[in-house]
Amino acid sequence: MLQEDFSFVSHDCGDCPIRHRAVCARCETDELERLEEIKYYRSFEAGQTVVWSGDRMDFVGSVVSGIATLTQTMEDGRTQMVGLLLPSDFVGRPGREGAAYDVVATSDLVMCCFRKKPFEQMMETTPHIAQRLLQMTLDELDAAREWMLVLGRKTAREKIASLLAIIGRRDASIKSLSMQERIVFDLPLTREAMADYLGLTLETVSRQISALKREGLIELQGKRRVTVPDFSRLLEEAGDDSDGGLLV
Amino acid sequence: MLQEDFSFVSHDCGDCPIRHRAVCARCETDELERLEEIKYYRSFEAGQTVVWSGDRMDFVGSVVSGIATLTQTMEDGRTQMVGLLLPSDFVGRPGREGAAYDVVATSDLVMCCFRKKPFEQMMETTPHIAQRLLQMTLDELDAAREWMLVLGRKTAREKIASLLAIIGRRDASIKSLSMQERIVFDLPLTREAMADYLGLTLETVSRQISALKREGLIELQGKRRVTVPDFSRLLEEAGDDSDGGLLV
DNA sequence: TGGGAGGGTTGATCTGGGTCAATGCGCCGA
DNA sequence: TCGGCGCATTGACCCAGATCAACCCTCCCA
Repeated sequence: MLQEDFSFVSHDCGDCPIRHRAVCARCETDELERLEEIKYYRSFEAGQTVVWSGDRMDFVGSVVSGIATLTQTMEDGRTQMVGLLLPSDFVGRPGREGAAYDVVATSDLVMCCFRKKPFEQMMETTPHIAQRLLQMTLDELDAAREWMLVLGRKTAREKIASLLAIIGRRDASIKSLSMQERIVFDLPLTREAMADYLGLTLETVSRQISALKREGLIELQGKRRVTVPDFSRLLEEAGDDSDGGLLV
Repeated sequence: MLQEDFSFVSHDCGDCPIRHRAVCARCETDELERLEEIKYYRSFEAGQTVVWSGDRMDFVGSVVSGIATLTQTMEDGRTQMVGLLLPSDFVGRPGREGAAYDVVATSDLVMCCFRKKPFEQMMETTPHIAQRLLQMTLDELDAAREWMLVLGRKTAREKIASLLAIIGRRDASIKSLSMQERIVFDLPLTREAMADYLGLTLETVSRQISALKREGLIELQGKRRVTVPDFSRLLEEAGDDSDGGLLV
């Protein structure tokens, strides 16, 4: 039970299938027990807003199940997604008052939260928590900057391929997938959400997905289930030299 | 002397004209002395590369004077700037082996560096350093995400206005400038570098700057010196509701 | 059992910004 | 004093992706 609830805290720093571990608490120590005291769960329905940008946010936590998005909106309604939260991802800004972005549940969502004040106090007394959070934040910064390249310089086709690659990689048991393997996964986002992520319109997203399908780079079962017969070919389309940016 | 060399470490956490302080070492304590032992300076000429992406980077540090840029490059040569380093900004990734981006001196540059290993050791023994770095990294993450909105959703005109606003705000004694004030500053970037930052071509940058000038939103003395007669009007053009994103 | 809402696709047309190319303007070194 | 080089501007043209609009599918509920 502990293990599952604290998926983001309960793993040692070694090799771990869960990408974001907020705190390496060296499982089973009394730190975990202290966390137990200040934790609680929150559930959201698809479409519900977790916090609005600027709102006071008095917790930190992690996604247990479901998907949430971080978005920014201009007053005229243009929106840009700036992050995607998948299970085990951390949310929250220790030391900050308000939320910086709208956090919206894209599917039904369960979060495991910790009250911020006591969590911050724990940070003071347990130095490796701050160090762990620093590592995680550096990961997110890398992902955000990787995304800046996507947004600023890639074509629509490359953007779509990049997004599929990221979701596919992350979904399909991240580690050690051989690049030529056949990969199947579900898109956790509507075409519109994908467009908001990629700085495109939903029509362009739809057209480009159709094009990739027509050319055999991907196959579709229904609207959401995607099969990638040759992952390395997809990476080429993404213009990705690196092994692909992690996405927050 | 200490004060100046350690501009990024030597200020208390209170109100401070220097935006990025890596460490609040509560001036004059022995922590500063320990930093003194592991510090050294490096100078670079305009155009020189500080580190290449992927290279081993065995130091952290801060910019003393001059400007540097963080850029990512695709194999076909397309480049995207992902950060701008101005005096007092921190560079480096404690706990990471390699550099994640190319760091290039845009002007003559002096950096105050600390050897990474001992710096990391200090982090372990001095908890508030990690906490300070976490705050800084959160700032950079905010800036990066703000920039994602600029790259993904703003028009060329808005992008230029956003960049001018950010540089102007930061240059012209950041704090408490009344928004209607007349502001003068120098662009630290060529048109091409601006284009790389904004995800545009240099021709578009040039045209949009000319347009803003034609319409009286800005005045130019030479190519680089910019006068903004009414800052709030510039912010409007930037489509900026917020008080404007900080730029890393 | 039917209609309507939410998501998705596709077509026709328009346009912002990219591309290519010529020209201008200091500044520096011979 | 004259190139020449690096940076910037401007013009002409083009195209990727936005916009506007029609239509499809499927699930749900009256």
